[in-house]
Amino acid sequence: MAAGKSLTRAQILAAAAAVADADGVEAVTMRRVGARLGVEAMSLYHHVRGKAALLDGLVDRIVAEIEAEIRGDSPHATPDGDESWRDVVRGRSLAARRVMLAHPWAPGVIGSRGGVPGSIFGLYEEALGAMVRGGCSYRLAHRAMHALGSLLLGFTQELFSAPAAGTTDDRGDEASEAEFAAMAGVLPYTMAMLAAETHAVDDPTLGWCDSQTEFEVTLDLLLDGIERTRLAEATQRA
Amino acid sequence: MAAGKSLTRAQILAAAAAVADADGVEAVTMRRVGARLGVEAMSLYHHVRGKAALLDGLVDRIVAEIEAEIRGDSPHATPDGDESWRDVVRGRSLAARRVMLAHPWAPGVIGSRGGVPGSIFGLYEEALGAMVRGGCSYRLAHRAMHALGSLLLGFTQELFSAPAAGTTDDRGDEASEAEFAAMAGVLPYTMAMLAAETHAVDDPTLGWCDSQTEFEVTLDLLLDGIERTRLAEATQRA
DNA sequence: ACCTGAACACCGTTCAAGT
DNA sequence: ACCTGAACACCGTTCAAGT
Repeated sequence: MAAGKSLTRAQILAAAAAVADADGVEAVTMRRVGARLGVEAMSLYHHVRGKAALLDGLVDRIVAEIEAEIRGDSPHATPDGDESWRDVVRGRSLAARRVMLAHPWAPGVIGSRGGVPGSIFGLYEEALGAMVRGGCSYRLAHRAMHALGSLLLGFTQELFSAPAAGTTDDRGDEASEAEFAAMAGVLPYTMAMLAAETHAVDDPTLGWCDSQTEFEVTLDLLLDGIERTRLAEATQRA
Repeated sequence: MAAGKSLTRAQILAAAAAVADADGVEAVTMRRVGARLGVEAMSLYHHVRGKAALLDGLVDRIVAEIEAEIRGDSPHATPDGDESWRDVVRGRSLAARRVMLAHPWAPGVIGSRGGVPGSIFGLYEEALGAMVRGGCSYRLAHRAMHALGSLLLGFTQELFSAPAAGTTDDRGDEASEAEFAAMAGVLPYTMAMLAAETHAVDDPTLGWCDSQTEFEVTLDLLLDGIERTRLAEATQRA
């Protein structure tokens, strides 16, 4: 680096993504990312807590890219237009897939972080809103998020398994009321789903997603569809 | 290590799996695996080509464990009994999931290897056989493998994307005829599916799986099921 | 044949030091 | 405040050497 303003967190994440695109995740190294910016590895530590934080940032970048991809699909539309919930959800799933294909390392690093990135709740919120306005119950919408999450990332990705641990562990549980209110403003459907689904479960704090049940529901959804196709093929042959 | 026979590849893989179970994949280190066996890191290289081969071996171990789990489900039964294709496929999917949950690092390392492990074709073969005997077309059975693979591992896992590169790159293409015949003996349904599905596609050698199409088919299978559930809920309310 | 120690080129990260 | 160089404890892997 010679002229130019000083290093930036966004620059660092962009450089890391470029390294991953070019040479794979295993090439994303503090020294290598620094080199790409003409800077010593240690300089990165002034803008990023460490390698783990850098990878978290990479995940957030992917989420942002999916959001941009969605805007690109229908620049002026908001999901509360005349689109069916199905078109909204389908379009978003395909957009997510496009971004993943452009960055084949993305599913791996998303899976490697533990917990859902907090930045992803905006995407859920929009899909959720479209489904609920389209006549789906919160239970069904919830189910759909699990099913689509499994399709994109594999069932390993435990959706909703506590929002990434870090929002609430600063102070005690006192602050969570204010945070809850704040989230309700930004993520109304998500909060409503939480409220609707939580009280039906024994332990409301954690594990309110029974992932075994969700897995079997998705599995049966697929098996139902396959069996239906088989029957259609059979009657068509007859 | 003191008395006892000399080091074994199986022992090394078992130790590596134990390290991963206890401390995560990132702890699977030549030095650490060696230490668990009371042996220097360099000793491992006499039984394993390197770290990459060790991880490949770990994947094969997982596949073997899934097979064992399936045998545990119904010790004496072979899939050509009176079970429906659906029960066979469902049971196998749940068995695979159980093993993955027991080794949370498994999906990550499977995804990190590029290509499907050759050892997995036995599992496909049994599921495929049950489906075809149960009245499914090869196309539908093929589709089902993609859908279930996505559920278990995420769409990233490109099923059937050339059997792991290593079976055929020893010699030229001459040997592949003999190998093909050998595989037809062991994997009749798999080979039949390949034959049935291949000629319908432009490029028969590679990419005969159009993964974009497969993704959309699975996506629509899920969306169909969700919409059907929504309608059922709606009429039930009325 | 199998195992070892020293060595090399890399990691992430700390810390005292520079500007 | 931001960047740096040296240093530390780790990696995977090579190689010459032991038995």
